[in-house]
Formats: sequence, structure tokens, C-alpha cells
Amino acid sequence: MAREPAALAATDGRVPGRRGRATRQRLLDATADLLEGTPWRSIKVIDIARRAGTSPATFYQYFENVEQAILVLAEELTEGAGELAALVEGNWSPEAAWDTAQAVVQQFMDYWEANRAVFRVVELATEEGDLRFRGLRVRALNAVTEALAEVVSGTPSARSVTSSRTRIRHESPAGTDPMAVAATLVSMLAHVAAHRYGFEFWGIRTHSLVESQARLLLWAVTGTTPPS
Amino acid sequence: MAREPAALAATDGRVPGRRGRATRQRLLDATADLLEGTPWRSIKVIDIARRAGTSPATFYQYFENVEQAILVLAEELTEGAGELAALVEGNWSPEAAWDTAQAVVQQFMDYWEANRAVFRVVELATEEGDLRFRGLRVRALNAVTEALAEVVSGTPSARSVTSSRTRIRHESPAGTDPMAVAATLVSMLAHVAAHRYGFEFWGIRTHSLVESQARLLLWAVTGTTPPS
DNA sequence: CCCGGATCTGACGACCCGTCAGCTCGAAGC
DNA sequence: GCTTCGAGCTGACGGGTCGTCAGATCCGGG
Repeated sequence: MAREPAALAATDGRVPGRRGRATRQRLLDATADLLEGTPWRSIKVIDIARRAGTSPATFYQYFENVEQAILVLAEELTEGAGELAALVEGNWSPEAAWDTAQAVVQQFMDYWEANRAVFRVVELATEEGDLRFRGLRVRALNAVTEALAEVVSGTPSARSVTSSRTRIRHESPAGTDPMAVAATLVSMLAHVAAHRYGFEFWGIRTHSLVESQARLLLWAVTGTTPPS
Repeated sequence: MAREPAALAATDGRVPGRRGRATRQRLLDATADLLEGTPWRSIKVIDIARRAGTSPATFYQYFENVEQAILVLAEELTEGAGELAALVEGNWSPEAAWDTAQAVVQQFMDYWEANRAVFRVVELATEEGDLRFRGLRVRALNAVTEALAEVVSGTPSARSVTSSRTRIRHESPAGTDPMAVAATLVSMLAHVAAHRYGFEFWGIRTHSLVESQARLLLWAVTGTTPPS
């Protein structure tokens, strides 16, 4: 599955050379810039072209439409997700669990923050029923969700020591279907991260949000409350 | 604050008569219909006008743009929220808490479901930074969030009996700032409700989602797990 | 039956879309 | 340094929506 070449191919099927790739990249950069400060549905091809110092017709040589250009930008999201999943699969032993929970929440919010503009579009497009964005969203969050499901389904103390390959269904504090629990938790993380500034404006400090999310996460995984 | 008349006023400031109001309503109905099956940003004034059997110019006599028409539709959301808040403030005594938690989650999802199309727009527009929609969203969810915050901040057993006016800060299981905890929980509810079909497609049953959310909610409020 | 205000609409300039055919550019070969 | 040729770029166009008038139409009261 050679996705990279396919993604790079111009709309007429030819593979661009050096100059073409540079132009394509300028168009992508311009798109990313505009994304920071504009509702994406009102980003016009002509705006992107102007900012990239080229013409609309050139844009159409590399992308079908604005949406597809953003999709290319969003592909990068899937990279950071793996890192996050690794963190989730970290140490949930009684001594370390609280730190792990906090770190997961913090890193999730950082991850979201670093890609805020793009994430926003992914959310919007997914909710509007766009299947390509939905697929991308699944790919980006699925790694985290599945890691979380696995952690949730294992007995906390046992999991941190033994291999989790033994898929014995333990009763987790938060429910019986680990994927449902994980999906619920990821929903919480995603939505809070997305609305973080709204909450802040509303007088709720980000620090408090991290804490309450971490507590819920900790409890869902280990059934315990933080020390002290 | 006479908001209703202001909302009804035509764009030129005059208050419409009987015929005018009927036309306005036809335009609103047409908008609601289109909303069900179309990404809202691609709903054209001309579509609404055609479906309402009138002309675009007439549309502009009653609404500034499509957005504002949808905003009027969304005003109705705030009605259902009060009901939900009342349910949240219900009985959290040890015997009833689990039932209450489940009922809250279920009703939240029903509420969302009943207004899915409109809620979707509210979410999208809010995330795009539209202040009018954000305000409306706050109004719709704030009642629930504050009710939840109050329930969370009170000692569960005491709260169900005494007045919660005594605002003593109890340590709640899920965190120290009740509003942060409530906001986190409402985020969870909203996001899961919004992505319900996505999860279902992904093999996660709605029933399981209700359960895991209810468990988290129960724990955040009472610090307990459901009976049996 | 007529009148006046409420309501509606045809028509218009402005703008963006997406697509050609044809032009420009740059580097490889001599 | 010059020519050549194909990759890459763009001007210009038909098609469509937007938002706004001025004027036509409707309707109830006199």
C-alpha cells in the first residue's frame, strides 16, 4: 500500500518533480497558516493560492479541494498518537498509577494543544459525516483507546507485572466492556481538551480539569483514589 | 429583556404581521428539514427559499443569514436542559444513587438524540469560535453542569436530605473543584452522545456506554460502585 | 371599490468555483 | 551559451450563490 506516492501525486496522476513538490508544500503551509485563524469552511482556494504566491488553478493541480489539503495536514496527527498509547501502557502499579494517570491526561492535552487547529477540523468534519476524516480520527485516537481498553481490562496490579496477552476478563471498576470504558474516557479527554479555553473563560482552571480527569482515569483503571 | 420580539423582528426592524410570521415559520421549518441531512455549511439560502416556496430575498427579510436562522432553531434546546438539571438534582441517597446515575446518563443521551441535528451545529459553530452559539451552548449545558457541581460538592448522603444551600466544601471523590469535575463529566456525556453512532459502528454497544458513563458519574458523586 | 402599508420578488453586481488551452520556465544535452 | 522539451503555471471563462435594491403584488379596512 504505497500511500505516500498516491498522496503526493498531482490530480492528473503525474508525480511532481522538485519544483512541483516545493509548490505543493507552499500550498500546504499556506493552508496551515490560514487554518489557525479561520473557520475552515470559509477558507477559500483563492486565499490559499494568494498566500502561497500562486494561482487557484495551481492549487487544483495538487489537491481536489481545500478539504483534501487539510486531510494531508491531518495525516501527521497519527504520529503523535503512538507515543501517547505507549504512555498509557505504562506503569499502573499502586505506587506509580497516580503519576501515570496525571501524565496521560497532561500529555493528551499537550498533544491536542500542539495540533489544535487541525484537530478542530477533524472533529468538525467527522461530526459532519465525512468518512475520510472519520477514518483518520479513528486511526489517531484508536491507538490510545485500545491501549486504554487493555489496561482497563487487566487487573491493575497483575497487569503491571505479567503480560497482558492473557485476555482474561476482569471486572473493571468502571464497567464490564473495556472498550466502552476506554471510549468513554477518551471522549472525556478529547472533549475537555477541545473546550479547554471555553472552560478557562468560564472560570475553570486547566489544572483542575487535569486533576479531575486524572482522578476519573485512575479510578476507572485501578479502582483507587490518589494518595494523600 | 424582551428577547422574543427582537428575535421575531425582521431585518429592517419592523415586526411582521400574521402573513409574515407564517412565512418566517415556513423558512424555519425548511431550514430544520435541510439540517437533518446536510452539512450545515453547505446549506444555501437558495435551498431554504426553494423548499419554503419563496425567494431568497424573502429569506433575507427575516434572517441575516443561514447561521442566524439555525440559531433561532437552537434556542429551543435550552428548554430541555432545565428538565435534565432537575433530574441531576434528584435522589443521590445510597439506595437510589445508582438508578439516578443511570437515569441521568440515559436522559442526557435521549435529549441529545432528540436534537441531534441542531446540537451538531451548535458544537461545530462553538468550536469554530462563534460567540452566539457558544453562549447558547453554555446556557443549554450550564444548568446541567451547575446542578452536577452542586451535587458533587455536597456530601452525598447529607445532600439528599438537607438543603444544599450550606455551601461547605466537601472533598469529592473526583477532585477538589466541583465545577471542574462537573465540566469533565458533562464533557464526557456530550462527547459520547455526539459520537454514539461512531462508537456503535465501531462495535461498542450504546448500552455499554451508558453503563460505563453511569459508573463514572456515580463514583464522581458518591465515591461508590453500583450494587451487586 | 379604492387605498396604503405589509409582503414578496426579479434582477443585478460582486465574488468564488473548477477547468481548460496555452504560455513560461528551467535544466539537460550539445 | 544556446536550443529544446516537458513539467509546471496561469489567464480567462461559464456556472453558481450571495446579498440588495426598487418596484410589483397582496390584503384588510374604509
